Amino acid sequence: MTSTTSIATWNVNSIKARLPRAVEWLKEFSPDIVLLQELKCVSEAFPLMEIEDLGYNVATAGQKTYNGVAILSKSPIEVELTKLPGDASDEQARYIEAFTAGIRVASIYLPNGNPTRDEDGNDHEKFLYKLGWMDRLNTHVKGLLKHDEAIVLGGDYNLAPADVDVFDPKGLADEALCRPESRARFRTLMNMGLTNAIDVSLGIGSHYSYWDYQRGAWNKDNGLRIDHLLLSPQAADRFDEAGIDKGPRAKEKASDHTPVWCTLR
DNA sequence: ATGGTAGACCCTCTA
Repeated sequence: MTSTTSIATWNVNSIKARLPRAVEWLKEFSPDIVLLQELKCVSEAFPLMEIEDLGYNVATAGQKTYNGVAILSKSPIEVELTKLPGDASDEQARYIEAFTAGIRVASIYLPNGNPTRDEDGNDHEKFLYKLGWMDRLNTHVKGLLKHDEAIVLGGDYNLAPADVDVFDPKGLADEALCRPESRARFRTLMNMGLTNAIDVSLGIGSHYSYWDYQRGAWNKDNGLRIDHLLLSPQAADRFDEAGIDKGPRAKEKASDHTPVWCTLR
């Protein structure tokens, strides 16, 4: 019987390629709930036995080659949604929502959105897809918050909320992760009354969760904060602490993201 | 120096 529930989010960049890293981290940290992104495999190919052997129930929304999200929990999982509402034609596996351990959780893999411009200098379709997806997320979350329940919306938001969250704000100003149109939509989401767990525990600072594989970004600490755990008011009332576990990023065969976690009383 | 790395997978796309 534990007095707190620990929840982590981690973009693993292929669950199959990352399985040894994921298993060792789950054994060491043993979060009660884990939100995974970028499985890069169909649900049938998820390494179910290896994860279940660690004491987790598993719910997945997979896709071949790209995207794919999952929820792991030591408690039973009741899946609510396996895609974000608002566009029936959207085939990308970027959202799964469930009840577990008395909490509504979602694992979110928000579209990257780059490149932002096409060859004519107009908004690229990938950027417009990101903005549309964020609008859909905001609409959905607005409805969720009417339930007055503990909700944790975690994942790779592909969004750096402010310049302090980016190692080179000027150089990356035109990235979809930093563009004002993206940040405005994220602010709309936060202004619904959500709490960013890392803001509360670590305050304003360069608390990165992602470092590019290229140009020695990890060794130079050229990172971005784009992975977030957002809490509804009822979850924030139970907030205990949060952190970023940089350990997995330093290892061989690492994901380019590292886990972000929080605990609720 | 217009680069570089990683993963899936069939060769180029996504990040």
